[in-house]
Amino acid sequence: MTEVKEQNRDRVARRQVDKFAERRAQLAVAALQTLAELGYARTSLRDIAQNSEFSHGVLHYYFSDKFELITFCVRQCKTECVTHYDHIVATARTADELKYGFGAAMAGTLRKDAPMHRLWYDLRNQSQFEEAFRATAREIDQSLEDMIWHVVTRFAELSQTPPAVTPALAYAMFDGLFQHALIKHLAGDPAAARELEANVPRVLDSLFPCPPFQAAVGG
Amino acid sequence: MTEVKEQNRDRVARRQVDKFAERRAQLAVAALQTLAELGYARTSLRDIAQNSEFSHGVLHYYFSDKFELITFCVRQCKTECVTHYDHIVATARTADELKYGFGAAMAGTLRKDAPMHRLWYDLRNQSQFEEAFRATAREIDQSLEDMIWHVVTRFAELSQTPPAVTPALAYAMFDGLFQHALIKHLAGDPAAARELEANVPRVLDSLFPCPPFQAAVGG
DNA sequence: CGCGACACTTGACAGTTGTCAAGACAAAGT
DNA sequence: ACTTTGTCTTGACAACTGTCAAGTGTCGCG
Repeated sequence: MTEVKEQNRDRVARRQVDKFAERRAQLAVAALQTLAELGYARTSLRDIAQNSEFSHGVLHYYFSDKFELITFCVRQCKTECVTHYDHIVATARTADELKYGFGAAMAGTLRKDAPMHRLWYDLRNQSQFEEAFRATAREIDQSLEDMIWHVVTRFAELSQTPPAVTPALAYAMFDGLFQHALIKHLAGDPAAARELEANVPRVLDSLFPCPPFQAAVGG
Repeated sequence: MTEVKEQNRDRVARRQVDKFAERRAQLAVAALQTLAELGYARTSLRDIAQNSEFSHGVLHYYFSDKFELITFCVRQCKTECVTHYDHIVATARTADELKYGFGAAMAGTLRKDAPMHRLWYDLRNQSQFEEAFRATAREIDQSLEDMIWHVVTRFAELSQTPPAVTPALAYAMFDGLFQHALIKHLAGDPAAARELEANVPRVLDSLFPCPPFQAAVGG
């Protein structure tokens, strides 16, 4: 009998954990939306609560801190983001297909998720001043670098050429490219995404030794 | 007699204008120092005043707004910054000299002015959310792009090769490179500046068609 | 000397912020 | 039916913010 009771208690506990995690995720969505719109510096907990269907007190029921709330929801949003190019990497059968697919995917997320990317840059910047964000920002930055390097190494396989750069340099290039495209896009430049799509393949090529040089050495 | 009086008044007025501008610059230095240390989101006008030798009320005597104060001092700081590579551009006699001098200068300012650059990225980001900063940030960004393009075109002259990229793309590349070096540098990585110095020449080269390819076409 | 302009300080204002304690309410368990 | 537990609201707190009005001292000019 006590066993049944304990099983019940477990089931209840699990259900509660699920509901707890669910509500956290729900509040994180509201937080993400508010932060992406207003930016870190202008977003208060009351703003976030107002974008949800709850009152401002509930945030301290589900999160210990303003910092925990923000890091939680930015991490949640970026773990989705880093899988964005997995499909094209997995399905591309030629180097060209990967190259142009990569550019198209990047332009796509620029168009679709611009405010979210803007928030990510805001938070990475904030982490340069606020110790509480540093670990999370560093972690996400690393996973983004891995994501880019994943694309680059797959491209190297398909084109049978080893990359001429480090993972860090490759990430710095694409990140710079994307950030400037984002700024232009948000400034209302309708050509920003198109230009990004055109530039990504060029930059990707530039990370490898030039083909004629290869040929000269190889021959 | 009235003429003398008016001349006097002019002299006095001019002296006052000078002193006014001087004090503004002085307060801007204090503001810059505070902002570079704490970041925009955590800096209040009282913090800034505390870093000067005046009380907090004086800021509204010399600046109409918090925004005017911040835009004023960031602009002041960046007009200095954009002249940073003028010397190497003017004195370099060969493409290699410019290339490596550019890398050394970039690594130099990374080491010397890291908190100031961090502030600039903070403010450019803030301008994505705060309309009041947008114009100034856009203006400075443009002048930085011009500065990079100045280096690139001079390099093109010296190496007698036309660049294969647009000014915007060149800026995006170097800005990405520098920003990531800055993050690493501020995270305490002692190799960050050295790596930046090594990468700048490579990236600069990558903005031009490959020499062997050139030769193949030319011959 | 006295007057007025200037430079600066002080103190207060209204609003906002993160945080948290006290309580309301409903559902579940006993 | 009573208690417990989890969930959420309300209202308050102290601290902090940008802003500004009133006041103080100082200096140069007539």
